[in-house]
Amino acid sequence: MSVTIKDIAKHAGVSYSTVSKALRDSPLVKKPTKTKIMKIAEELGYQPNVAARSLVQKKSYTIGVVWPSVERVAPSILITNINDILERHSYTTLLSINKLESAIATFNRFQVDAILIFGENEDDKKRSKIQSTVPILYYGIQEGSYFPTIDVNRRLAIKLAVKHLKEIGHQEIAFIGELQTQDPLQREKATGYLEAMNVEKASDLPNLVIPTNGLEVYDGYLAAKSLLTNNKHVTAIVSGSYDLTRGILRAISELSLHVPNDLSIISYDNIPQSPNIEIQLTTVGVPVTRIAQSISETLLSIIEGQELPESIILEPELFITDSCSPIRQQ
Amino acid sequence: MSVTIKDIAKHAGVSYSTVSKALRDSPLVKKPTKTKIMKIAEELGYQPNVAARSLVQKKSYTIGVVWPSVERVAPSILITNINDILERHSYTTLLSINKLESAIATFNRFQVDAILIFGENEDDKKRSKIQSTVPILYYGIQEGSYFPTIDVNRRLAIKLAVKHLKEIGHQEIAFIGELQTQDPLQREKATGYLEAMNVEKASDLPNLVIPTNGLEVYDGYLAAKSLLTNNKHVTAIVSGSYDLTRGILRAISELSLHVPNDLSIISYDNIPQSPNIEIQLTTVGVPVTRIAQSISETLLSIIEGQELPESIILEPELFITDSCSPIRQQ
DNA sequence: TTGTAAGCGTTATCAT
DNA sequence: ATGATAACGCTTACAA
Repeated sequence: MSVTIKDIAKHAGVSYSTVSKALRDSPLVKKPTKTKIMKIAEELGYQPNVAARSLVQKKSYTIGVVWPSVERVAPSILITNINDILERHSYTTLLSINKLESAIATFNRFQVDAILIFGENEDDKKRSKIQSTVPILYYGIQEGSYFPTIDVNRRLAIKLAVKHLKEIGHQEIAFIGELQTQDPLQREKATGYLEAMNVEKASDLPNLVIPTNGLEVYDGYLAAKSLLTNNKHVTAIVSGSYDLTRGILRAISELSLHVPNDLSIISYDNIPQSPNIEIQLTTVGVPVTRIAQSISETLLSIIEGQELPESIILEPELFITDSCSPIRQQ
Repeated sequence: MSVTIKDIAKHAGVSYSTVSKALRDSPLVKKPTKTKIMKIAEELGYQPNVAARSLVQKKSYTIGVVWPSVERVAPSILITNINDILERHSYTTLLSINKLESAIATFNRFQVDAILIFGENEDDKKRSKIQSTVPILYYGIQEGSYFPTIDVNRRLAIKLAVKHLKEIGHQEIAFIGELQTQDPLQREKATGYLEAMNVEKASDLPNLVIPTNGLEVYDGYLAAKSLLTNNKHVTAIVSGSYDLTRGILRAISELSLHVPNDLSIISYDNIPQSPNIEIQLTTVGVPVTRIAQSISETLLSIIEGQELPESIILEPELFITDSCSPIRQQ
């Protein structure tokens, strides 16, 4: 049986409402009694009952996160960041790995203060029928969503990368990424590349667009091997993800090529780079900290009843470092 | 503002206590009224308030899962399985990605019915000071835990693999896995290998124990490449994880070797194999479904107040298939 | 400055 | 078969 404020009240010889005030650090209670009560609460290992509080306050200081994929690294780091920020604002995050509908129903029963959905597939955002008393924020592809959405402009990110490479003289710029996929996030990147290269479809640049079968290190390795052995004119590679890039770098070093002298590389990336990579990478994307900040702020303002913006698109930045150099005019 | 049973009562022209009974499908209320009430609840989009119920019932039908690592594939699949089983028993799982102490505190405030900890590091289980009214079950290394623990016998798993290979005539049996690691789960596997090979330490078999820098596909690939180019006598490989095995298979095929004719392979594995792998693998381990079943059952019986066993160790099985063949006597 | 009491949405125990 | 009511643990006017 757990400790309640009544238990504390008995021990302290005060009424339980005084205890309640003391614990919430109300100015209506004297310092000495306050500290005495605090101490007793501590000793008894008191934990406030969320159910009781949220019943009367109609507020649970909890944010529900719909997390249908517990496996990807990038969103993992993102949710960790968000969690940290919200914690500082004394909110707790709770994740559900159930399907969208059922997760939302659960969170409604729990009366969480807001729901954050990590978008997985196109269908998610289209479910207009979903009922929720609790306000919802959606993180994923913006287009056509029925929920207020925060999105990262992946298309522009890759475009920036290609443009930068063109500006410093590159022409044979390859793209390595997932192409034949249902994942709209990946498709956006490919589209960005094609637009920046001024072509319609991937088949217009058969020697420069190398589709992968996944986003793992090994997929990048295979793609780069195939690219570099079949096409000797490539001077730059744009990579669709950090893991792919790691594989690409392995392939490059196996072929005794050098970055950036023989090849320039720009990697799409949100997450902070692990330092054990061989070279300081030029990256393009929205830093995870900025995404986390933006999502957290929006969540908080939604909770405070602010009229929520229909959609927020975060614009990417290019972080130019060693892995990228101007092409020597021949 | 969300719909309550009082709202439903008004619409139905009955008292709210009748509504409560009807919704819980009590035999104390007539069919017609019951269906009428159900229908209205449906129409109004009623969701029961967990806070209110758990306050009076002292039961939330919720299990809190401490999930410090939101990134690994194997535990992801496990928690998904557990979630499914518990759902069938009308329990909801909620994950917290906070640190152990703070996650447990949160779940206590939420009055969840039980807490499941996914063990990450050695320290976790040693924290005897942790206060929790809610019963806790720990999944991870059993040894020295202060919580009731469910563990998988990884050491025996690898031993079984080595023994089987020996029985069918192999002698030069290599092990590829993570060695210099803090992760006790990985260390157990290496220990199992060393014990089965009757040696003290890894350095006693320098040509057969190949440590990796991680558990990714590429790590397996690199290790196998190095193993097979430096040691021509190897006839069998035991792999510490499924992803490593995928890399090992790549390396083998690049060297134009054939499984199982040139090399037998046994892979440690819990998760069901993805069908797109080239060969049906001989695996050893406890199937994830059995782990999930065992954890769920234990959780449920803990909740029902059963005296909980101090620790449960799940024993591995060997699944022999194509990737493993007897050695030809020379 | 402290105590009293009402009420949050639900279940459960009594009456009716 | 249905309704009235107390209780769960807490916050918050309001009274003292």
